[in-house]
Amino acid sequence: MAHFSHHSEENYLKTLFKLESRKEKKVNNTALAKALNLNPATVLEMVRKLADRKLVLLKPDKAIQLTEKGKNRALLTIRKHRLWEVFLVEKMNYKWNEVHELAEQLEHIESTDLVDRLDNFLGNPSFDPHGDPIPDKNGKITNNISVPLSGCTEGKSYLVINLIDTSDAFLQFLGKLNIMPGIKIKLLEKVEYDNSFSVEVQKKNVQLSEKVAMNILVQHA
Amino acid sequence: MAHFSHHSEENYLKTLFKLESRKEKKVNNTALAKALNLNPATVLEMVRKLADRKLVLLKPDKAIQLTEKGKNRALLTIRKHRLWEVFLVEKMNYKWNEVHELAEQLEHIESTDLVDRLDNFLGNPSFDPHGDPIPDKNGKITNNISVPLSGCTEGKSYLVINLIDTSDAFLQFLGKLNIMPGIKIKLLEKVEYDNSFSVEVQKKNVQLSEKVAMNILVQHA
DNA sequence: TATATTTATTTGGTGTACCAAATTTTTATT
DNA sequence: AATAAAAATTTGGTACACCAAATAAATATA
Repeated sequence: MAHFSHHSEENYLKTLFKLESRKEKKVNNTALAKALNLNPATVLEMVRKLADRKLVLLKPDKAIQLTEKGKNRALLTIRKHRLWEVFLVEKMNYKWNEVHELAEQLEHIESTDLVDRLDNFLGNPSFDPHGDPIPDKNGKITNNISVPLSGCTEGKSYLVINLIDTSDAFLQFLGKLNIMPGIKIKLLEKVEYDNSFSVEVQKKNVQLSEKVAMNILVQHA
Repeated sequence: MAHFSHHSEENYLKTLFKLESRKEKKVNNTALAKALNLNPATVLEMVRKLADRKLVLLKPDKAIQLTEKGKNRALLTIRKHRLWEVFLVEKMNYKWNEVHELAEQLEHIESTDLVDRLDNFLGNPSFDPHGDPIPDKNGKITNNISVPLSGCTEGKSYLVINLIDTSDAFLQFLGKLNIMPGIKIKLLEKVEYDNSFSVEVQKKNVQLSEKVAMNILVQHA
């Protein structure tokens, strides 16, 4: 009856897009397999199918590269995922850390029209509850707008852009931790029970309260 | 990675429930296969798996019967389907006749919690946009509340309960067609281009305008 | 009852997406 | 260059959900 080929296809493309975005180095079969938590043999087989469908290119140096078509598909999936996350948090009253699994399911609903309506219904948000940017219907990502560190994603690195609270007390406090615009911060963990933030600044781990994190504006680095 | 077994399982159970509700006669393999538009061999194989999982019983006379467990699962799926339909119509501004395909996808999202929140968000509706009742979280269906014939389902039979417009002209008009409380009506077709309704009343086919259909209150028969 | 028809069941196959284990190829290191 | 390590690839499987066609069993009809 129904075919779910698009389901796993979307997962591959989405993951590939994310790996390519980090562009630390070329994405090879091993990296993709590890990111998808699948056997390399499986991934190789699927990647070849994706190549047949003109969604990826298999470079001579074994790099796996999204084509334009593949990138668009990936962006659509990411758009769906992030919009559903906004829906779950804003309308269904879930907390930001509870929505990933559900969004993982909802992102595979097939209908660009529905996503566009959802986008509208939610007031065309630019960021999801984790602070990640939501591609618009053309796949364009509003990037580099600074957001509070408190809304950011665990495990990602950010560049401090600005501080909301500019009181002397606050600036001195941050100064002691070496946090200031231009400095790179990695968000290690959002601690549940006291809403505090574990971050890494210049090789050192420090703990920031929610109030502090809300006053630090950062960009994706 | 993900397993979609629940997907087809839910389709079988849902269809089985609907066939059993019509209880014209026992549901056999052929009937189920025809309803699902699948090969009888496929259906037999799957029904046996469902029996292993204690979701259906295979009676000695070859009848396929839902167990309590199976019925609950079917009702949950129907609940999900109908609530998503309400969502699509009320919040996403789709028309009632555009939502079936999408709801067919959304009904397979796995999370009873999400459905319950959705139910709440939508104001705990008792009927979907087609006029079909929505099971509550315990699987209970609010039945026998009369609804306008205009919101009913093609192919189903209804009992006329009441008339909204009680003007003489309307009653006389209906009288000529033998439509009155207590009479049984089968909704044959909702005609798209003029929003009229093809119905069968006492073996005769008649055409009702939308205005007329909106003024006839019926119950599921 | 014998025959025809319908329904159930079996058999052998398909495509998708996955895996483990063995092998080959590539890359790095000594 | 020789060897060790890592990555790519091949091979032979699995489970799920489907199908067409053949056969068996049950039911209906002449």
